[in-house]
Amino acid sequence: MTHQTFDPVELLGERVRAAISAAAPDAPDDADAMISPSKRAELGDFQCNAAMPLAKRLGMKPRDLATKIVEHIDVTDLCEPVTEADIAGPGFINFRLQQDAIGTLLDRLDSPSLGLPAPESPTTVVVDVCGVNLAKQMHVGHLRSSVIGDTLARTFERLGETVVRQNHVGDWGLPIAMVTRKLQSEAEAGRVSLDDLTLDELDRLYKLAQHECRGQGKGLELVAKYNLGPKIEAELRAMHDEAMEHLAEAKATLVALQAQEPAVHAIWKRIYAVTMGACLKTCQRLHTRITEADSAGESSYAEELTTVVNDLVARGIAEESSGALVVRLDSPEDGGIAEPCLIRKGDGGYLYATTDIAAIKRRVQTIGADRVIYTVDARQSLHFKQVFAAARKAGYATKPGASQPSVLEHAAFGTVLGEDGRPFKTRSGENIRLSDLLDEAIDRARQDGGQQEPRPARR
RNA sequence: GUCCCGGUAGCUCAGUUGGAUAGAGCAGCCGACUUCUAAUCGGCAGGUCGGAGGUUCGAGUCCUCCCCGGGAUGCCA
Repeated sequence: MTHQTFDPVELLGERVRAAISAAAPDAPDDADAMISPSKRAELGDFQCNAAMPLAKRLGMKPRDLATKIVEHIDVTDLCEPVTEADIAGPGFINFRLQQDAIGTLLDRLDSPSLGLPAPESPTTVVVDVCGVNLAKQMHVGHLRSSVIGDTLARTFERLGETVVRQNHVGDWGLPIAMVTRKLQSEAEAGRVSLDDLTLDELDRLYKLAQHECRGQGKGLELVAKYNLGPKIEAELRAMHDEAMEHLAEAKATLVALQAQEPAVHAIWKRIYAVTMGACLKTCQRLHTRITEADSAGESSYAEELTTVVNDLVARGIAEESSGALVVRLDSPEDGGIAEPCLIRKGDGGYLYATTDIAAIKRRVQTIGADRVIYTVDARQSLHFKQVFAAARKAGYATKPGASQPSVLEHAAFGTVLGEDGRPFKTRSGENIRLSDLLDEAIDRARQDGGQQEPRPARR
């Protein structure tokens, strides 16, 4: 016995495996004992289903094998004596525990670890949780990512593994540059105070910036197609030109941000602080163990992207396709995924797949993850399939010196729907703020609880 | 078009690597209890496991095809 177990399934399994190798020397050493709680309580406490599949493999009659197993089994310290009468049907073997055996097993449970043995060598598990975006309120999607992810993390912690939470904060790229630019101009105009900036204010500026940079290309196409006249065209053209100006400014801001230009970078840092302050507070309200130490934003990978992409190109893993750079994954050994993974746009910009590949590299090769789990909405499952396959193809998913890649998995959860069966939003189509949702939940619970008088004590 | 995830009792869902009679909660019905507006306690009833083939001693579980619902699908994240 490798450790003191309290689990009758495990104990009986050991005995049955011993009996199997004595009864049938041809049987594989790793034969599954197939012990489970009895389906029919009147026949016993536990049952063994191993005789049937094993007999098939060995070319024996299942009942004969069951008889031989029973002849060789030794469970005198655990169970009532097992005889041929305990073989039922095609070859089920029934066990009934002794009364005092149960007491002994329960005593073993009464330890600080509650019966869970610590792993001989703990593995490192990275759990991707939360995933907030700068300048945006958290919404119901973050609820699941945070709560489910943190629960997975706690489970592995309880099992004795080394757990590293990673909050992949969306803090980089053109959308963030747009708000940064917007906030900068609003602050310079004295319309917004950087000192008492709130997330609500940021959320508003984010949407405004998005709106300002949205071009009218589609509208102009329609004008041309349906010949709507020069007046409308001129109006749209003016709007479009203005949007393109805003977009150009945002792109310039992105460049400034990447160059860590002090003025712009200070604005960005302010956005970061305000958003993460609110986010971590919400994580705390949810009783998760997600902290600032777990934040590993997209910005932290910015420097590594070019290195990664160059490496992929140099080793022929990435190739050019219609001006963009892709990793092909359609061959069976790469995963047989028809859609190639896009890692660089035609304009030279990187995509979220690029960042995610760099993140896998860091998580596996620097943090030392044996397993990386992504708690993210199910709609992104193709994205993760691609990114995992690309990282494996590049060797980024393998720890230095390891022969096998680490386990990469997407713990997908579904979209939160409202009563109408559509994604949970307000009537006007806005996301519901997670902090409001929590306020209301607490409020309602308080009301329901407060209205009722305490029940008479029963326990 | 292709791919992914679902389809199990009226509703919401469990169902171990294929194993004995497919389960639970709620709703329903019968009864008990009785100050407390979903969630007191018994009991009963409730099923072509989406459909059709196939593999197997044995299929809700594995394979093939089809139907229905949702999602994704090269330059957003």
